Amino acid sequence: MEQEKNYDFYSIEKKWQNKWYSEKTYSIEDIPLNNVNGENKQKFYCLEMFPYPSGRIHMGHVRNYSIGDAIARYKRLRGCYVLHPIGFDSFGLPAENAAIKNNTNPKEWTLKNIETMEVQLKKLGLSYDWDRKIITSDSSYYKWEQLFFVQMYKKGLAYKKLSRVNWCESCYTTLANEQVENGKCWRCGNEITIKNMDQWFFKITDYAEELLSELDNLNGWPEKVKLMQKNWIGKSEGLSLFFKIVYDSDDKNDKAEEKNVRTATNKLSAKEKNKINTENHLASAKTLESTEMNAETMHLEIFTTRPDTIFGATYLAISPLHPLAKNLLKTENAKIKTEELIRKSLISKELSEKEGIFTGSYAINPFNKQKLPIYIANFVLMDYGTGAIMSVPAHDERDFEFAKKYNIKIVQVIKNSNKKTSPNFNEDNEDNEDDGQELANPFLGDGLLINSSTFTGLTSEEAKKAISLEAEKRGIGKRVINYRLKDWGISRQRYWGCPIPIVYCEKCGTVPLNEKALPLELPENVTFTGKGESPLAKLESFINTCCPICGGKAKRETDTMDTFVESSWYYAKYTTKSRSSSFEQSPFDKKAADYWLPVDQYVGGVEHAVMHLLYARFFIKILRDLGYLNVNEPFKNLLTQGMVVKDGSKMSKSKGNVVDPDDLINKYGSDTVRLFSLFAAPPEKDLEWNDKGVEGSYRFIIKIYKMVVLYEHEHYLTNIEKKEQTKFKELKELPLSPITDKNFFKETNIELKKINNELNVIIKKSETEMEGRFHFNTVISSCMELVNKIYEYNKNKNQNDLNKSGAYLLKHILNSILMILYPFIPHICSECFEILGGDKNIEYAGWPEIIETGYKIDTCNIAVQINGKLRSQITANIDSEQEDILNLSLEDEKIKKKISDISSVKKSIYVKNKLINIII
RNA sequence: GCGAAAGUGGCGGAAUUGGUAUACGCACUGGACUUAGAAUCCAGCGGAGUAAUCCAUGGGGGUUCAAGUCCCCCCUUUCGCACCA
Repeated sequence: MEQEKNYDFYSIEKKWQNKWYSEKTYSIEDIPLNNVNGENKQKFYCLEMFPYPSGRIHMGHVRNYSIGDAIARYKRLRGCYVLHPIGFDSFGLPAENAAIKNNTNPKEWTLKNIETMEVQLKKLGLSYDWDRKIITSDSSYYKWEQLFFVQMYKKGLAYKKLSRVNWCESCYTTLANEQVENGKCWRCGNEITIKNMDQWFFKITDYAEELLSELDNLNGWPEKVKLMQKNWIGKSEGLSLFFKIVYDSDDKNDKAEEKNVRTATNKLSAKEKNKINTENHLASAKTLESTEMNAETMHLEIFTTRPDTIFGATYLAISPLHPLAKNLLKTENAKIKTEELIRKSLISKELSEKEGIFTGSYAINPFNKQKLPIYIANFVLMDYGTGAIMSVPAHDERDFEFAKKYNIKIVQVIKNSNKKTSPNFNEDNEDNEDDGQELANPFLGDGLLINSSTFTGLTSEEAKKAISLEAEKRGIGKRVINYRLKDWGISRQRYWGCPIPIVYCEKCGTVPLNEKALPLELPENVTFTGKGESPLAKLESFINTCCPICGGKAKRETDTMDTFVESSWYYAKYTTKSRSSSFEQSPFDKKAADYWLPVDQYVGGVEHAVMHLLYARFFIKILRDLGYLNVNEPFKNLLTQGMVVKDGSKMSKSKGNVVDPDDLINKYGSDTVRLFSLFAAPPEKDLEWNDKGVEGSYRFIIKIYKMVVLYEHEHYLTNIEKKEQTKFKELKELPLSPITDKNFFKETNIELKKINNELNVIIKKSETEMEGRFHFNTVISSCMELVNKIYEYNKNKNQNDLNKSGAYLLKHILNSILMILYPFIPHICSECFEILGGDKNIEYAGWPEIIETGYKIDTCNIAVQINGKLRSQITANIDSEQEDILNLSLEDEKIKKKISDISSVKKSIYVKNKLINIII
């Protein structure tokens, strides 16, 4: 008998999975028919980051999807209408690399992997609506992406430009800035080099301000991720300022010059100028040829966030790639050195030491008319601000370091207004304010202006404003906002990605495909060499085409899109069932998208904190502005889970510490694997994998199963009298809804009532955990405690405890534990729920309700401290007054030893029902 | 260098609001069952001490009747950014 009742996870899990998938338990309609059935369910969109189909699922997936599934299942128990979809992010390099290595077809390789992983995911028993599956490499998906591209192109949100881009020599493709980590490729770790290439960009910078300011509204996001995005966007406010360049024998009238600048600034916005600068240098940087002299070349535009330090500027520094570099260089020697700096900065962005060259030219500080030397300096970035800076060594670390190295004057113009609050303040400087003696360290903080003409005496803050206004008034500067964020470079010189729907016509130039002509299918008859350019670039049948406008000869764009584009909008696609896609005019039903979005809970790894999560936020704004939906942010709440590690480091083949989920599922069943991955650590922390720990989770599941079977065994299978059997049959038919009649529990065993009281605490605690803190490990451990107590009870109980109300209460407790644990271990809980006579699937049973049995604990344990140290514990009536507790404490043996005389008690502090601290 | 988070038994971790630190699990030790092992069950398990007690939440100060929790300084680790003017 006992043998037959062993926990057969294989059959149990198979049974329930078959039921779920054949009955489509988790498939839902796009928009619920609210109120039709008298229901008015709240919607809940639960989403985990979809996987790249690399071949097999790994522990990271198991953890990610166990977390998401726990939330989705919990929300269903609470009566929500839950959208919980899954798909595959199936464009990407591994497919292509596999093609090169094993001579396979990327599409076949990918589809085979998807098939395998789908089986694996189903084996985990995840509650997905598989009817909504997305495969991004399918043209039914990417055709919409091409449509977005065309529409973005028409609005100027997608554009092509020649630019310095990050190139990975191992992946043979370019990378976006976000995809470069410490100068290395985010995928393969190869050193990045810089190339000049024609590239497609998405104008994410147009949305910089919105992307930044909306972060404040994302209350459900971890602060850490918001901060990372904020830093990445890198907003800074400052002044762009023109310095007149003094070429040979240059002595023009200043007033006339300012007029000249004013016309120049009016003609071009700072942004446009920026663009010109960037493009110019690319065309000419290598040759160092001078450009023609005009208002543009007569002035140097710099950007500073510290206009208040203008009087302390002692030199200007420009990037080696600055378009004016060649105009400014006076000697052959300087030109040669500059060529060297250019060469270096084109190879890598890494910088070992600050290097610079004096150009031989000077510029005039518009505020004090001082002649400042212009340097070419390798630490000045061409692609930030204007590529030129005013250097104030007294108040900037980098300028200071450079000035020291090249013996340039250092002039202090800010002094500390409050010595104590600024740690940077250098005592020695105080007396030397006026004699220009050099500082030992730059003073970086805000303070009071000195040596600054009419601005002397102002605070930094006042001076920033006053000096900026003055510059604007004189037409020599403009207050500007700069962002660190660059436009998103989406061109990839690879095959396995979404083709960019653009052709280049000899007559009409760059032309987007007609929207009706989409999709532009990725050709399949390609050969992979793994060398040089993309296979598409060599495929004549693909390249040669006709112009959509004039019908003449044209060539196709051969770059494909960054695969982060697909993952930027998939969550929106899920909102509409794919069955309607055959006749759809739009990627998704606007009503459905507006109903479901934003995603209520998004779960995924922190590694996507800037890349994917920023792109997705950008893209939903694009979709909004293209009229596809009416939502501002894609993800309302975000949970970033930690990595799964083993022996202290990330699982990897090279370290040989990989654990295959399949092996574990075969050995213990998926409930065990899921339980351990939720129990071993709170979700946001790294999870240390421990094979022995898994066995502990397995034991716990067996314990639950046995407990339920034992209950059944006692009530139906033992040789109790027939009369008794009928009695318990009645019991089986008792409603699940709680019995409110407290008289019913009059005869109930007190231990059971105690357990019920504890259950009630756990129900409440679980609710708060499941609603946002997500520390599943504590919910599970509470249940373990309760299960242990039930075992304890079972061990000690006697025959009389098996009365009707006791049996009912025990059943209620068991059912409640099953419901609380169901989101984590759905198979075994479904099975046990059925064994206990649940007439519906547990997913429709709702959340456990609290039963008051009329039993209230009337005593409590009070900790007794003397001078803050725990000395004893006493049992007292609940809600006792301080005086009673004090007296009771003084009667305690241990306390008596310490306090013989009540008069020595100075005072006592009492925390009701918890603790008393006696001060002597 | 800048920014952020974290540091609790042999290990993963609990203590959500300042109120009995070490819940729960793993490992370990002893015992029962067994020819033996596995499994299971029972008992123990922060350190020192026979005990009374004392010491323990990275280290040092502080606030408080009371600090893992709050404040200041320092150390270590992890993550992010790295010349962004």
